[in-house]
Amino acid sequence: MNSSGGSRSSADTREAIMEATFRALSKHGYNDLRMRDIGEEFEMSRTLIHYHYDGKHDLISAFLEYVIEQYEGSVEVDEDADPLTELDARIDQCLFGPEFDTDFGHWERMKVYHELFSQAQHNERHREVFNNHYVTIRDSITQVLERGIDEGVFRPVDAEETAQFVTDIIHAARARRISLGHDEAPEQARRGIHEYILSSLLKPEFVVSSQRTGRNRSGE
Amino acid sequence: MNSSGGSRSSADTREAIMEATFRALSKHGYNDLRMRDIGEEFEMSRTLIHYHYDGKHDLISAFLEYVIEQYEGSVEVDEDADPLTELDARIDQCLFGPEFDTDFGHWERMKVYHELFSQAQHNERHREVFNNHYVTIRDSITQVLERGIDEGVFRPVDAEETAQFVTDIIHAARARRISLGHDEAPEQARRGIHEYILSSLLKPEFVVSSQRTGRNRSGE
DNA sequence: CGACAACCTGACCAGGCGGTAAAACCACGT
DNA sequence: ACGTGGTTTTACCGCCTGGTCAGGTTGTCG
Repeated sequence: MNSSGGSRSSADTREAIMEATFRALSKHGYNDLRMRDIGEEFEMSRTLIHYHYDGKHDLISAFLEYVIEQYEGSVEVDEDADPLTELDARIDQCLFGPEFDTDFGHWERMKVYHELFSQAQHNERHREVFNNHYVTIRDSITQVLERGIDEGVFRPVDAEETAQFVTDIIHAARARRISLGHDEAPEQARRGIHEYILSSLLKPEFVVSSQRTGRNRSGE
Repeated sequence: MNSSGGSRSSADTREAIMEATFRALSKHGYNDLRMRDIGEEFEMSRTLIHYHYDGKHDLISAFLEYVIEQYEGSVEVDEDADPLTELDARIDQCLFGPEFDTDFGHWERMKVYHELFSQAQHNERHREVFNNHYVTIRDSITQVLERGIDEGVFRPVDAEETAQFVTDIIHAARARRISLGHDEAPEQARRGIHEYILSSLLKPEFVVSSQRTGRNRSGE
Protein backbone atom coordinates (compact mmCIF):
# COMPACT_ATOMS: atom_id res chain seq x y z
CA MET A 1 0.00 0.00 0.00
CA ASN A 2 1.11 3.53 -0.59
CA SER A 3 -1.60 5.52 1.09
CA SER A 4 0.86 7.12 3.47
CA GLY A 5 4.15 5.56 2.46
CA GLY A 6 6.84 7.23 0.41
CA SER A 7 6.68 5.30 -2.86
CA ARG A 8 5.64 7.05 -6.03
CA SER A 9 1.87 6.93 -6.08
CA SER A 10 -0.91 8.36 -8.08
CA ALA A 11 -1.50 11.12 -5.55
CA ASP A 12 2.14 12.19 -5.67
CA THR A 13 2.09 12.28 -9.42
CA ARG A 14 -1.09 14.30 -9.50
CA GLU A 15 0.40 16.83 -7.12
CA ALA A 16 3.53 17.04 -9.25
CA ILE A 17 1.32 17.69 -12.26
CA MET A 18 -0.49 20.46 -10.42
CA GLU A 19 2.81 22.15 -9.59
CA ALA A 20 4.02 21.73 -13.15
CA THR A 21 0.78 23.29 -14.33
CA PHE A 22 1.32 26.18 -11.98
CA ARG A 23 4.82 26.78 -13.31
CA ALA A 24 3.72 26.54 -16.93
CA LEU A 25 0.74 28.80 -16.34
CA SER A 26 2.94 31.29 -14.59
CA LYS A 27 5.41 31.33 -17.47
CA HIS A 28 3.14 31.30 -20.48
CA GLY A 29 -0.20 32.61 -19.26
CA TYR A 30 -3.54 30.94 -19.71
CA ASN A 31 -3.91 31.78 -23.38
CA ASP A 32 -0.64 30.33 -24.52
CA LEU A 33 -0.74 27.36 -22.23
CA ARG A 34 -0.07 24.19 -24.19
CA MET A 35 -0.13 20.70 -22.80
CA ARG A 36 3.47 20.52 -24.00
CA ASP A 37 4.39 23.46 -21.76
CA ILE A 38 3.11 21.62 -18.74
CA GLY A 39 4.97 18.54 -19.92
CA GLU A 40 8.21 20.48 -20.02
CA GLU A 41 7.76 21.63 -16.43
CA PHE A 42 6.87 18.11 -15.46
CA GLU A 43 9.61 15.68 -14.57
CA MET A 44 7.90 12.75 -16.26
CA SER A 45 6.47 12.20 -19.65
CA ARG A 46 3.93 14.61 -21.08
CA THR A 47 1.44 11.91 -21.96
CA LEU A 48 1.32 10.82 -18.38
CA ILE A 49 -0.85 13.85 -17.76
CA HIS A 50 -3.46 12.33 -20.02
CA TYR A 51 -3.43 9.22 -17.93
CA HIS A 52 -4.28 11.10 -14.74
CA TYR A 53 -6.60 13.72 -16.18
CA ASP A 54 -9.24 13.49 -18.86
CA GLY A 55 -7.94 16.15 -21.16
CA LYS A 56 -7.00 19.76 -20.81
CA HIS A 57 -10.34 20.92 -19.51
CA ASP A 58 -10.42 18.46 -16.67
CA LEU A 59 -6.83 19.33 -15.79
CA ILE A 60 -7.56 23.04 -15.56
CA SER A 61 -10.63 22.47 -13.43
CA ALA A 62 -8.65 20.34 -11.03
CA PHE A 63 -5.93 22.95 -10.97
CA LEU A 64 -8.37 25.70 -10.14
CA GLU A 65 -9.55 23.81 -7.09
CA TYR A 66 -5.94 23.11 -6.18
CA VAL A 67 -5.05 26.79 -6.29
CA ILE A 68 -8.02 27.91 -4.25
CA GLU A 69 -7.42 25.18 -1.71
CA GLN A 70 -3.88 26.45 -1.29
CA TYR A 71 -5.08 30.02 -0.97
CA GLU A 72 -7.59 29.24 1.73
CA GLY A 73 -5.17 26.99 3.55
CA SER A 74 -2.62 29.78 3.78
CA VAL A 75 -4.81 32.14 5.77
CA GLU A 76 -3.50 32.49 9.29
CA VAL A 77 -4.95 35.05 11.62
CA ASP A 78 -4.98 35.42 15.35
CA GLU A 79 -8.69 35.32 16.06
CA ASP A 80 -8.22 36.21 19.70
CA ALA A 81 -7.05 39.71 18.94
CA ASP A 82 -9.38 42.66 19.15
CA PRO A 83 -11.60 43.16 16.10
CA LEU A 84 -9.62 46.04 14.64
CA THR A 85 -6.35 44.14 14.84
CA GLU A 86 -7.86 41.04 13.32
CA LEU A 87 -9.53 43.01 10.55
CA ASP A 88 -6.28 44.77 9.83
CA ALA A 89 -4.42 41.46 9.76
CA ARG A 90 -6.91 39.92 7.36
CA ILE A 91 -6.70 42.86 5.02
CA ASP A 92 -2.91 42.83 5.08
CA GLN A 93 -2.87 39.14 4.42
CA CYS A 94 -5.14 39.53 1.42
CA LEU A 95 -3.07 42.39 0.09
CA PHE A 96 0.43 41.21 0.80
CA GLY A 97 0.20 37.47 1.29
CA PRO A 98 0.82 35.21 4.26
CA GLU A 99 4.55 35.85 4.57
CA PHE A 100 5.70 39.40 4.61
CA ASP A 101 9.21 39.60 3.22
CA THR A 102 10.57 36.33 1.95
CA ASP A 103 7.72 35.20 -0.24
CA PHE A 104 7.80 36.68 -3.67
CA GLY A 105 6.11 33.54 -4.93
CA HIS A 106 2.97 35.00 -3.45
CA TRP A 107 2.48 37.29 -6.42
CA GLU A 108 3.11 34.47 -8.81
CA ARG A 109 0.24 32.62 -7.17
CA MET A 110 -1.88 35.73 -7.32
CA LYS A 111 -1.04 36.24 -10.96
CA VAL A 112 -2.29 32.79 -11.80
CA TYR A 113 -5.29 33.21 -9.53
CA HIS A 114 -6.38 36.42 -11.20
CA GLU A 115 -5.84 35.03 -14.63
CA LEU A 116 -8.15 32.14 -13.91
CA PHE A 117 -10.54 34.54 -12.22
CA SER A 118 -10.88 36.67 -15.30
CA GLN A 119 -11.59 33.55 -17.32
CA ALA A 120 -14.37 32.50 -14.99
CA GLN A 121 -16.99 34.28 -17.04
CA HIS A 122 -16.64 31.64 -19.75
CA ASN A 123 -17.02 28.59 -17.54
CA GLU A 124 -19.97 28.04 -15.28
CA ARG A 125 -18.20 25.53 -13.07
CA HIS A 126 -15.25 27.84 -12.53
CA ARG A 127 -17.53 30.75 -11.80
CA GLU A 128 -19.18 28.71 -9.08
CA VAL A 129 -15.86 27.80 -7.49
CA PHE A 130 -14.74 31.41 -7.47
CA ASN A 131 -18.06 32.51 -6.09
CA ASN A 132 -17.70 30.16 -3.17
CA HIS A 133 -14.20 31.38 -2.55
CA TYR A 134 -15.30 34.98 -2.78
CA VAL A 135 -18.01 34.35 -0.23
CA THR A 136 -15.53 32.67 2.08
CA ILE A 137 -13.23 35.68 2.04
CA ARG A 138 -16.06 38.15 2.41
CA ASP A 139 -17.66 36.24 5.25
CA SER A 140 -14.44 36.11 7.21
CA ILE A 141 -14.40 39.90 7.09
CA THR A 142 -18.12 40.14 7.79
CA GLN A 143 -17.64 38.16 10.96
CA VAL A 144 -14.89 40.38 12.28
CA LEU A 145 -17.03 43.41 11.58
CA GLU A 146 -20.00 41.91 13.35
CA ARG A 147 -17.88 41.03 16.31
CA GLY A 148 -16.52 44.56 16.40
CA ILE A 149 -20.03 45.97 16.23
CA ASP A 150 -21.23 43.69 19.00
CA GLU A 151 -18.32 44.72 21.19
CA GLY A 152 -19.04 48.36 20.51
CA VAL A 153 -15.70 48.97 18.85
CA PHE A 154 -17.22 49.67 15.44
CA ARG A 155 -20.25 51.75 14.66
CA PRO A 156 -23.26 49.70 13.55
CA VAL A 157 -22.82 49.49 9.80
CA ASP A 158 -24.19 46.85 7.46
CA ALA A 159 -21.41 44.34 8.04
CA GLU A 160 -21.89 42.29 4.91
CA GLU A 161 -22.08 45.26 2.60
CA THR A 162 -19.02 46.83 4.16
CA ALA A 163 -17.14 43.53 3.96
CA GLN A 164 -18.04 43.30 0.30
CA PHE A 165 -16.75 46.80 -0.23
CA VAL A 166 -13.43 45.99 1.40
CA THR A 167 -13.13 42.74 -0.53
CA ASP A 168 -13.70 44.59 -3.79
CA ILE A 169 -11.00 47.09 -2.98
CA ILE A 170 -8.54 44.32 -2.22
CA HIS A 171 -9.30 42.58 -5.47
CA ALA A 172 -8.96 45.80 -7.45
CA ALA A 173 -5.58 46.58 -5.96
CA ARG A 174 -4.29 43.12 -6.73
CA ALA A 175 -5.65 43.24 -10.26
CA ARG A 176 -4.05 46.62 -10.85
CA ARG A 177 -0.73 45.48 -9.56
CA ILE A 178 -0.78 42.35 -11.65
CA SER A 179 -2.26 43.60 -14.92
CA LEU A 180 -0.75 47.06 -14.95
CA GLY A 181 2.38 46.43 -12.96
CA HIS A 182 1.57 49.01 -10.30
CA ASP A 183 3.63 47.66 -7.44
CA GLU A 184 2.35 50.36 -5.13
CA ALA A 185 -1.33 49.46 -5.61
CA PRO A 186 -1.74 47.23 -2.54
CA GLU A 187 -0.10 49.81 -0.31
CA GLN A 188 -2.37 52.51 -1.72
CA ALA A 189 -5.42 50.35 -1.16
CA ARG A 190 -4.33 49.79 2.41
CA ARG A 191 -4.05 53.52 3.03
CA GLY A 192 -7.45 54.13 1.42
CA ILE A 193 -9.14 51.49 3.50
CA HIS A 194 -7.64 52.94 6.64
CA GLU A 195 -8.42 56.54 5.81
CA TYR A 196 -11.97 56.09 4.59
CA ILE A 197 -13.31 52.88 6.07
CA LEU A 198 -11.54 51.93 9.27
CA SER A 199 -11.45 55.50 10.54
CA SER A 200 -15.15 55.78 9.83
CA LEU A 201 -15.88 52.53 11.65
CA LEU A 202 -14.03 53.71 14.72
CA LYS A 203 -15.59 57.14 15.04
CA PRO A 204 -16.31 57.12 18.74
CA GLU A 205 -18.63 60.10 18.81
CA PHE A 206 -20.87 58.30 16.38
CA VAL A 207 -21.80 55.67 18.89
CA VAL A 208 -25.47 54.67 18.79
CA SER A 209 -27.96 56.49 20.96
CA SER A 210 -28.32 59.75 19.07
CA GLN A 211 -30.57 59.39 16.05
CA ARG A 212 -32.39 56.14 16.00
CA THR A 213 -33.38 55.23 19.49
CA GLY A 214 -36.86 54.03 18.68
CA ARG A 215 -36.07 52.38 15.41
CA ASN A 216 -34.38 49.19 16.43
CA ARG A 217 -36.67 47.51 18.85
CA SER A 218 -40.15 48.67 17.98
CA GLY A 219 -39.97 47.30 14.43
CA GLU A 220 -43.49 47.35 12.96
CA MET B 1 -12.22 59.45 -54.42
CA ASN B 2 -13.37 58.02 -51.18
CA SER B 3 -11.64 60.13 -48.61
CA SER B 4 -14.92 61.46 -47.25
CA GLY B 5 -17.49 60.02 -49.62
CA GLY B 6 -19.69 57.05 -48.91
CA SER B 7 -18.22 54.39 -51.19
CA ARG B 8 -16.64 51.28 -49.73
CA SER B 9 -13.12 52.23 -48.78
CA SER B 10 -10.25 50.79 -46.85
CA ALA B 11 -11.26 52.74 -43.75
CA ASP B 12 -14.81 51.37 -43.89
CA THR B 13 -13.52 47.85 -44.20
CA ARG B 14 -11.17 48.28 -41.30
CA GLU B 15 -14.00 49.56 -39.16
CA ALA B 16 -16.15 46.62 -40.20
CA ILE B 17 -13.33 44.31 -39.19
CA MET B 18 -13.11 46.00 -35.81
CA GLU B 19 -16.81 45.48 -35.21
CA ALA B 20 -16.58 41.90 -36.38
CA THR B 21 -13.70 41.39 -33.98
CA PHE B 22 -15.78 42.85 -31.20
CA ARG B 23 -18.64 40.47 -31.93
CA ALA B 24 -16.38 37.46 -32.17
CA LEU B 25 -14.53 38.39 -29.01
CA SER B 26 -17.79 38.89 -27.21
CA LYS B 27 -19.05 35.49 -28.30
CA HIS B 28 -15.99 33.33 -27.88
CA GLY B 29 -13.77 35.17 -25.44
CA TYR B 30 -10.14 36.01 -25.93
CA ASN B 31 -8.83 32.52 -25.40
CA ASP B 32 -10.97 30.81 -27.96
CA LEU B 33 -10.80 33.58 -30.48
CA ARG B 34 -9.88 32.19 -33.87
CA MET B 35 -9.29 34.23 -36.95
CA ARG B 36 -12.06 32.15 -38.43
CA ASP B 37 -14.49 33.36 -35.78
CA ILE B 38 -13.83 36.94 -36.77
CA GLY B 39 -14.24 35.94 -40.38
CA GLU B 40 -17.67 34.51 -39.64
CA GLU B 41 -18.80 37.75 -38.04
CA PHE B 42 -17.35 39.64 -40.95
CA GLU B 43 -19.47 40.17 -44.04
CA MET B 44 -16.57 39.64 -46.40
CA SER B 45 -13.95 36.98 -46.79
CA ARG B 46 -11.90 35.89 -43.85
CA THR B 47 -8.56 36.34 -45.50
CA LEU B 48 -9.32 39.95 -46.24
CA ILE B 49 -8.44 40.59 -42.63
CA HIS B 50 -4.90 39.53 -43.39
CA TYR B 51 -4.75 42.12 -46.15
CA HIS B 52 -5.63 44.94 -43.77
CA TYR B 53 -3.78 43.75 -40.69
CA ASP B 54 -0.45 42.05 -40.33
CA GLY B 55 -1.55 38.97 -38.50
CA LYS B 56 -3.54 38.27 -35.38
CA HIS B 57 -1.30 40.20 -33.05
CA ASP B 58 -1.49 43.40 -35.05
CA LEU B 59 -5.25 43.02 -35.33
CA ILE B 60 -5.73 42.69 -31.59
CA SER B 61 -3.51 45.66 -30.89
CA ALA B 62 -5.50 47.80 -33.29
CA PHE B 63 -8.71 46.54 -31.73
CA LEU B 64 -7.55 47.45 -28.26
CA GLU B 65 -6.98 51.04 -29.32
CA TYR B 66 -10.34 51.00 -31.06
CA VAL B 67 -12.14 49.89 -27.91
CA ILE B 68 -10.44 52.42 -25.67
CA GLU B 69 -11.07 55.20 -28.17
CA GLN B 70 -14.75 54.32 -28.08
CA TYR B 71 -14.75 54.22 -24.29
CA GLU B 72 -13.18 57.62 -23.90
CA GLY B 73 -15.35 59.12 -26.63
CA SER B 74 -18.49 58.04 -24.81
CA VAL B 75 -17.82 60.04 -21.66
CA GLU B 76 -20.25 62.92 -21.39
CA VAL B 77 -20.44 64.96 -18.24
CA ASP B 78 -21.73 68.41 -17.48
CA GLU B 79 -18.60 70.13 -16.25
CA ASP B 80 -20.49 73.22 -15.16
CA ALA B 81 -22.26 71.44 -12.35
CA ASP B 82 -21.02 71.68 -8.79
CA PRO B 83 -18.14 69.33 -7.93
CA LEU B 84 -20.25 66.82 -6.04
CA THR B 85 -22.73 66.49 -8.89
CA GLU B 86 -20.00 66.12 -11.47
CA LEU B 87 -18.15 63.58 -9.37
CA ASP B 88 -21.32 61.63 -8.87
CA ALA B 89 -22.08 61.73 -12.59
CA ARG B 90 -18.61 60.50 -13.49
CA ILE B 91 -18.82 57.64 -11.05
CA ASP B 92 -22.25 56.64 -12.33
CA GLN B 93 -21.03 56.77 -15.88
CA CYS B 94 -18.11 54.50 -15.09
CA LEU B 95 -20.34 52.10 -13.22
CA PHE B 96 -23.41 52.02 -15.42
CA GLY B 97 -22.32 53.33 -18.81
CA PRO B 98 -23.26 56.42 -20.78
CA GLU B 99 -26.91 55.54 -21.33
CA PHE B 100 -28.93 54.52 -18.36
CA ASP B 101 -31.67 52.20 -19.49
CA THR B 102 -31.59 51.34 -23.17
CA ASP B 103 -28.00 50.27 -23.55
CA PHE B 104 -27.35 46.71 -22.61
CA GLY B 105 -24.53 46.66 -25.13
CA HIS B 106 -22.58 48.62 -22.57
CA TRP B 107 -21.80 45.52 -20.58
CA GLU B 108 -20.80 43.64 -23.69
CA ARG B 109 -18.24 46.37 -24.30
CA MET B 110 -17.13 46.20 -20.69
CA LYS B 111 -16.83 42.44 -20.87
CA VAL B 112 -14.46 42.71 -23.79
CA TYR B 113 -12.62 45.60 -22.16
CA HIS B 114 -11.99 43.68 -18.97
CA GLU B 115 -10.95 40.59 -20.82
CA LEU B 116 -8.29 42.53 -22.70
CA PHE B 117 -7.38 44.26 -19.46
CA SER B 118 -6.65 41.02 -17.68
CA GLN B 119 -4.47 39.98 -20.60
CA ALA B 120 -2.44 43.17 -20.41
CA GLN B 121 0.12 41.59 -18.10
CA HIS B 122 1.43 39.50 -20.99
CA ASN B 123 1.89 42.30 -23.48
CA GLU B 124 3.95 45.36 -22.79
CA ARG B 125 2.33 47.47 -25.48
CA HIS B 126 -1.15 46.67 -24.23
CA ARG B 127 -0.15 47.40 -20.68
CA GLU B 128 1.02 50.82 -21.77
CA VAL B 129 -2.25 51.58 -23.53
CA PHE B 130 -4.27 50.55 -20.52
CA ASN B 131 -2.03 52.54 -18.24
CA ASN B 132 -2.67 55.67 -20.26
CA HIS B 133 -6.38 55.01 -20.19
CA TYR B 134 -6.30 54.37 -16.48
CA VAL B 135 -4.51 57.64 -15.90
CA THR B 136 -7.07 59.46 -18.04
CA ILE B 137 -9.96 58.17 -15.98
CA ARG B 138 -8.22 58.78 -12.69
CA ASP B 139 -7.18 62.29 -13.65
CA SER B 140 -10.70 63.25 -14.61
CA ILE B 141 -11.74 62.35 -11.08
CA THR B 142 -8.69 63.98 -9.57
CA GLN B 143 -9.60 67.25 -11.22
CA VAL B 144 -13.14 67.25 -9.89
CA LEU B 145 -11.82 66.54 -6.44
CA GLU B 146 -9.29 69.35 -6.66
CA ARG B 147 -11.95 71.72 -7.85
CA GLY B 148 -14.18 70.72 -4.97
CA ILE B 149 -11.36 71.22 -2.52
CA ASP B 150 -10.55 74.64 -3.97
CA GLU B 151 -14.18 75.67 -3.72
CA GLY B 152 -14.31 74.47 -0.14
CA VAL B 153 -16.95 71.85 -0.84
CA PHE B 154 -14.65 68.92 -0.06
CA ARG B 155 -12.24 68.60 2.78
CA PRO B 156 -8.59 68.82 1.72
CA VAL B 157 -7.68 65.21 0.98
CA ASP B 158 -4.94 63.95 -1.31
CA ALA B 159 -6.95 64.25 -4.51
CA GLU B 160 -4.92 61.87 -6.62
CA GLU B 161 -4.80 59.16 -4.02
CA THR B 162 -8.52 59.42 -3.39
CA ALA B 163 -9.24 59.39 -7.11
CA GLN B 164 -7.15 56.27 -7.44
CA PHE B 165 -9.10 54.69 -4.63
CA VAL B 166 -12.42 55.46 -6.31
CA THR B 167 -11.16 54.22 -9.66
CA ASP B 168 -10.08 50.96 -8.11
CA ILE B 169 -13.49 50.44 -6.56
CA ILE B 170 -15.18 51.05 -9.87
CA HIS B 171 -12.95 48.57 -11.62
CA ALA B 172 -13.50 45.96 -8.94
CA ALA B 173 -17.25 46.24 -9.15
CA ARG B 174 -17.21 45.89 -12.90
CA ALA B 175 -14.86 42.94 -12.74
CA ARG B 176 -17.05 41.23 -10.16
CA ARG B 177 -20.16 41.77 -12.18
CA ILE B 178 -18.54 40.46 -15.33
CA SER B 179 -16.48 37.55 -14.03
CA LEU B 180 -18.79 36.37 -11.27
CA GLY B 181 -22.11 37.50 -12.68
CA HIS B 182 -22.96 39.69 -9.70
CA ASP B 183 -25.39 42.09 -11.34
CA GLU B 184 -25.73 44.06 -8.14
CA ALA B 185 -22.01 44.80 -7.80
CA PRO B 186 -22.02 48.26 -9.43
CA GLU B 187 -24.95 49.37 -7.31
CA GLN B 188 -23.20 48.11 -4.18
CA ALA B 189 -20.03 49.93 -5.13
CA ARG B 190 -22.01 53.09 -5.63
CA ARG B 191 -23.51 52.83 -2.16
CA GLY B 192 -20.11 52.13 -0.64
CA ILE B 193 -18.52 55.11 -2.33
CA HIS B 194 -21.32 57.34 -1.11
CA GLU B 195 -21.32 56.04 2.41
CA TYR B 196 -17.60 55.96 3.01
CA ILE B 197 -16.01 58.40 0.62
CA LEU B 198 -18.38 61.10 -0.50
CA SER B 199 -19.88 61.52 2.94
CA SER B 200 -16.40 61.83 4.35
CA LEU B 201 -15.41 64.39 1.74
CA LEU B 202 -18.41 66.53 2.55
CA LYS B 203 -18.02 66.51 6.31
CA PRO B 204 -18.08 70.22 7.10
CA GLU B 205 -16.73 69.76 10.60
CA PHE B 206 -13.77 67.76 9.32
CA VAL B 207 -11.71 68.51 12.40
CA VAL B 208 -8.13 68.69 11.20
CA SER B 209 -6.76 68.55 14.71
CA SER B 210 -6.56 64.79 15.21
CA GLN B 211 -5.91 63.15 11.89
CA ARG B 212 -4.92 60.00 13.73
CA THR B 213 -7.85 57.73 14.06
CA GLY B 214 -6.19 56.08 17.00
CA ARG B 215 -5.05 52.51 16.64
CA ASN B 216 -6.19 51.41 20.06
CA ARG B 217 -3.92 53.50 22.17
CA SER B 218 -0.41 52.27 21.56
CA GLY B 219 -0.05 54.38 18.42
CA GLU B 220 3.31 55.97 17.82
C1' DC C 1 7.29 -17.63 -9.31
C1' DG C 2 3.67 -15.90 -12.40
C1' DA C 3 -0.03 -13.06 -13.09
C1' DC C 4 -2.50 -9.14 -12.62
C1' DA C 5 -3.19 -4.27 -12.04
C1' DA C 6 -1.44 0.20 -11.73
C1' DC C 7 1.73 3.32 -13.60
C1' DC C 8 4.51 5.24 -17.21
C1' DT C 9 6.59 5.99 -22.06
C1' DG C 10 7.75 6.93 -27.16
C1' DA C 11 5.84 7.00 -31.53
C1' DC C 12 2.28 8.50 -33.91
C1' DC C 13 -1.98 10.92 -35.85
C1' DA C 14 -6.15 13.48 -37.47
C1' DG C 15 -7.80 17.97 -37.37
C1' DG C 16 -7.61 22.68 -37.08
C1' DC C 17 -4.88 26.70 -36.87
C1' DG C 18 -2.86 31.17 -38.86
C1' DG C 19 -1.13 32.55 -42.89
C1' DT C 20 0.07 32.88 -48.19
C1' DA C 21 -0.19 32.89 -53.50
C1' DA C 22 -2.22 34.10 -57.23
C1' DA C 23 -6.03 35.14 -59.69
C1' DA C 24 -10.34 38.09 -60.09
C1' DC C 25 -12.68 42.29 -59.30
C1' DC C 26 -13.58 47.15 -59.72
C1' DA C 27 -13.23 52.11 -60.14
C1' DC C 28 -10.43 55.02 -62.24
C1' DG C 29 -7.41 57.99 -65.72
C1' DT C 30 -6.03 58.18 -70.44
C1' DA D 1 -10.83 49.84 -74.82
C1' DC D 2 -7.13 48.98 -71.81
C1' DG D 3 -3.88 49.15 -68.26
C1' DT D 4 -3.22 50.25 -63.37
C1' DG D 5 -3.33 50.06 -58.42
C1' DG D 6 -5.94 49.13 -54.59
C1' DT D 7 -9.16 45.67 -52.92
C1' DT D 8 -11.33 41.09 -52.45
C1' DT D 9 -11.77 36.12 -53.06
C1' DT D 10 -10.65 31.25 -53.85
C1' DA D 11 -7.76 27.55 -53.11
C1' DC D 12 -4.29 25.88 -50.65
C1' DC D 13 -0.37 24.75 -47.18
C1' DG D 14 2.83 23.72 -43.40
C1' DC D 15 2.84 23.45 -38.77
C1' DC D 16 1.45 22.59 -34.32
C1' DT D 17 -2.00 20.98 -31.19
C1' DG D 18 -4.46 17.85 -28.03
C1' DG D 19 -5.05 13.29 -27.85
C1' DT D 20 -4.41 7.98 -28.63
C1' DC D 21 -2.27 3.43 -28.52
C1' DA D 22 0.50 -0.49 -28.07
C1' DG D 23 3.88 -1.76 -25.34
C1' DG D 24 7.30 -1.50 -21.18
C1' DT D 25 8.13 -1.11 -16.14
C1' DT D 26 7.06 -1.54 -11.39
C1' DG D 27 4.85 -3.34 -7.35
C1' DT D 28 1.89 -6.65 -5.03
C1' DC D 29 -0.60 -10.67 -3.92
C1' DG D 30 -1.89 -15.77 -4.45
